[in-house]
Amino acid sequence: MGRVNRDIRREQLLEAAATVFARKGYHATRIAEIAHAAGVAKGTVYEYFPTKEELFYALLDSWLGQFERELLRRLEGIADPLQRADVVREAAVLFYRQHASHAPIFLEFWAHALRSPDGRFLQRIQQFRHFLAQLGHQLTEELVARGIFIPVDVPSLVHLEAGISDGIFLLWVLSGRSFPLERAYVFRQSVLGLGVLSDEARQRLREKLAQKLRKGFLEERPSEE
Amino acid sequence: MGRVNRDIRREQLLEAAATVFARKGYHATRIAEIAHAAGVAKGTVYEYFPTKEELFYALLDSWLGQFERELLRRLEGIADPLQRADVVREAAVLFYRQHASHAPIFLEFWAHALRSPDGRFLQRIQQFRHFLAQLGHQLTEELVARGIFIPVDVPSLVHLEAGISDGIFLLWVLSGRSFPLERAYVFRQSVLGLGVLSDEARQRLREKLAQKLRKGFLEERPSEE
Amino acid sequence: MGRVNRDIRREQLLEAAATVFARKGYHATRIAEIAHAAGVAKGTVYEYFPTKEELFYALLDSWLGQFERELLRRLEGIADPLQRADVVREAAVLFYRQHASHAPIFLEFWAHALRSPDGRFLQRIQQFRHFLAQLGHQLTEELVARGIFIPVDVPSLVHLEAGISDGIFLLWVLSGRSFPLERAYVFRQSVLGLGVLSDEARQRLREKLAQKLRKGFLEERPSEE
Amino acid sequence: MGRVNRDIRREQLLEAAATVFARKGYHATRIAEIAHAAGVAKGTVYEYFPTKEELFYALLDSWLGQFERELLRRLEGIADPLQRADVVREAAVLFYRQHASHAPIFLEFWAHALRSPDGRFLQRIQQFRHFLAQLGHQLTEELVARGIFIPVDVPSLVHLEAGISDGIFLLWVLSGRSFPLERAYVFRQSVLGLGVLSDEARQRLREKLAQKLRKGFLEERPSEE
DNA sequence: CATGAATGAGAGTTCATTCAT
DNA sequence: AATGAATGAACTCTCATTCAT
Repeated sequence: MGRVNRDIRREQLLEAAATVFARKGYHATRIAEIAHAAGVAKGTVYEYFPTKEELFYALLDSWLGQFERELLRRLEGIADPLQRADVVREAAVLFYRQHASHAPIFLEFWAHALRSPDGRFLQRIQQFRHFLAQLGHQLTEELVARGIFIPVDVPSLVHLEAGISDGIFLLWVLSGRSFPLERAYVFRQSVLGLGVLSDEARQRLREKLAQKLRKGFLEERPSEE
Repeated sequence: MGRVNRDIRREQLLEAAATVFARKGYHATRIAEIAHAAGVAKGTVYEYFPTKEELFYALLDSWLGQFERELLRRLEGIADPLQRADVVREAAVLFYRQHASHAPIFLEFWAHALRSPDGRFLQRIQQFRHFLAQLGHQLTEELVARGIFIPVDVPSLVHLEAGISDGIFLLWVLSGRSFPLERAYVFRQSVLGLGVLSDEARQRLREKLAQKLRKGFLEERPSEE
Repeated sequence: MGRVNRDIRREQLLEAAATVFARKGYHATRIAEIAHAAGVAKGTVYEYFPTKEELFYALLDSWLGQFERELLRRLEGIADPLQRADVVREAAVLFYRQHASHAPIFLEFWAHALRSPDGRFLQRIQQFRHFLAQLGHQLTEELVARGIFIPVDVPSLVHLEAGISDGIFLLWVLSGRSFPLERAYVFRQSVLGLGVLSDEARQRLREKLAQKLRKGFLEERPSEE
Repeated sequence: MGRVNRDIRREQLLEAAATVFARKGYHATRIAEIAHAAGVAKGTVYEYFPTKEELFYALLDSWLGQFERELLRRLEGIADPLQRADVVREAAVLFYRQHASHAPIFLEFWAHALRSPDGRFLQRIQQFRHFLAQLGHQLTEELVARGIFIPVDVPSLVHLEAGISDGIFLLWVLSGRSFPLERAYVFRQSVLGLGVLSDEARQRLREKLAQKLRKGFLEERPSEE
């Protein structure tokens, strides 16, 4: 294997790691297999990542950072809270779609964060959640302030939304990705929307949302991958 | 440690396993540590469970089976769908409360189900979800039929509810169990309720639910344990 | 399992041990399996034999002793050396035939005798060989003295005969007992006979032995079991 | 221990394995001890042989293959059947002499072949026997055809010879290698020779063979090692 | 930079043996 | 006498990590 730019090689390794970690899980993954998948020798992996766990962490950090940056980029210049909500949902769906085959790895991240004495995994995940929560807060506060949402405890609602997102994702992964993730997110938004919209806003959106509720998100298509 | 009844010893071992698996995660758990926690020698564990994975599976099966049986017991003779919904929620909360300190282990089960070539874990989890989904179906169909809920794609809503429950649980676990799980479930029910209740039902419950939304579920108490 | 006479139980255990040792080999044999085959519990084996190796030794001793006693019984009152030779051969064949399905165990005894730091196995086997060698000596000396055999170094010939017997047995076992052991022993006797018979004796037996040589011992029958 | 050529390291390991297996037997041999004897770490053994049994098999295969190749090399260009018989005997004796201290290991191979559910050991041994039997057939057929041997069932005689060879070897090993193996083989040849030689050939060789019979093979020297 | 042979601590598992009942 | 639950020493094999080349 020829010499390539250090950053490129690093990316190759992360990609290979993602593939293998996703298929086997963290513990069943052998460094040798990652090296093989990346087309390099075992020792080379250690030129880029000092330990297996560090590599795993680098992958988490890489993905979350990527998503954070992408989301900020997309939100630039968009002020309307409803539009912003859509942008967040779209970015999330796009991200998951890109990493669909790696989805199981997120369960590994979560489990690892809980079990590892090294707090970094948990911290990084909480930092990410905090990042999303902040966006959620601004957004929800504004919707309440504008009278689009009824009065609600914003932190609770934001937490709930985060939980729901992860829950749907979990469901999606454990069901073998048997339904279109995006439609599930939209469905969720419709149910929640009907729940917290003010009477005035509800009147406007009622029919559209009700239709979505009747339609559901479980399609004939087995997967959206 | 003296001789005890075989079933009791088995329970002791499952309990010890739960404790250690929850604290360390599946892979970091050493059989010797489980044995030690149960007050027996390493070899004794193997008198009851042929492999570490079998022990892990026995734990999953024991818990889910326990919950299934308990829930059926509680639902006996209760016909009203709203009451049934409450019973389900209460049973779930009670179950989680009983196993609060073991909560992280569910992430392990999920991750394991996805990574293990042995399909049993995934199957058992899906069987459990199916069990809950059936209850949810009956219940939701009836609520729609009675005009309490607006028309909605029942399977989708049931799926969504399941996802939300797991999502809240996940949130709860990853946040270090920093909020009262029960209140979060109630809060969820209020939001969803407002979303799918028919106009007529909404009028009746409106104030009560709106108040719950304003209150939220994030308490001063950092944990309910 | 009811109580039985101690000696009978001991025999049952030896028999069960023989079966399992023969099928699995010494090391792959589990005490539990012997107990099971004998219809008793694991602990019971230890009431009769203090260790696994002791049980193995008891089996060797039982078999060799049995053969020694039986052979002496059969030789009683028989003086003619040629007849005595036949009796020895018959007894050996009968013994092997009785234990045909246990045959592989002899390889285990031999291997064990060589590897065990405990010299007892080797000693017992050598004692048995010595017993046979003594009979062979007397017999051969007499045949030489009577001029039936040509002058020959008797110890060497006796050794050779012993080696040949074991060799044929080994061949028989490793070939899956694919030929009639008895005929092979007779064939051997014919070849050796022609080799060491004096001219005078040869003339008498020539045609009979030559015929046996032409016939061989490899039959259509795949086994004599 | 520094890096060495892969083939050389493999040979070192086989040699170390031979030594330890011969001294302790297959089961009592610890991989760690083989590694130690070869001057490497435990893990290194597994870089070359995936399991202990595979290593054991590799040893069997290496020895038998070595002998087969060496024998074919020595027989090249030799046509006279009596000479060929001598070459075979010499090669066998030389081989055993080289591996004298490893002799007990052959008993392990035999026992292992019978007890292992993996048929490879038995197959390899039978393949080796077949190789020798083929040589024996050609040779004996020719001796009969030329009238040097009396008419005899060739397959039986070849089998008998093989059995005798192994039997003498077994005797030699179990007696602690207490006599010169080569002389025993020669002695055997003399006895068999006298048994199957035609009258004409016997007249020529009679005195020489008879002398060998009188001399025997049990020497004052306790061992030829 | 890249390699892959070498390392060795450490894991799950086995099973002969013990002994309370 | 018979049992079988309990024991724990000991084993094979794994694999992250190192480092000489």
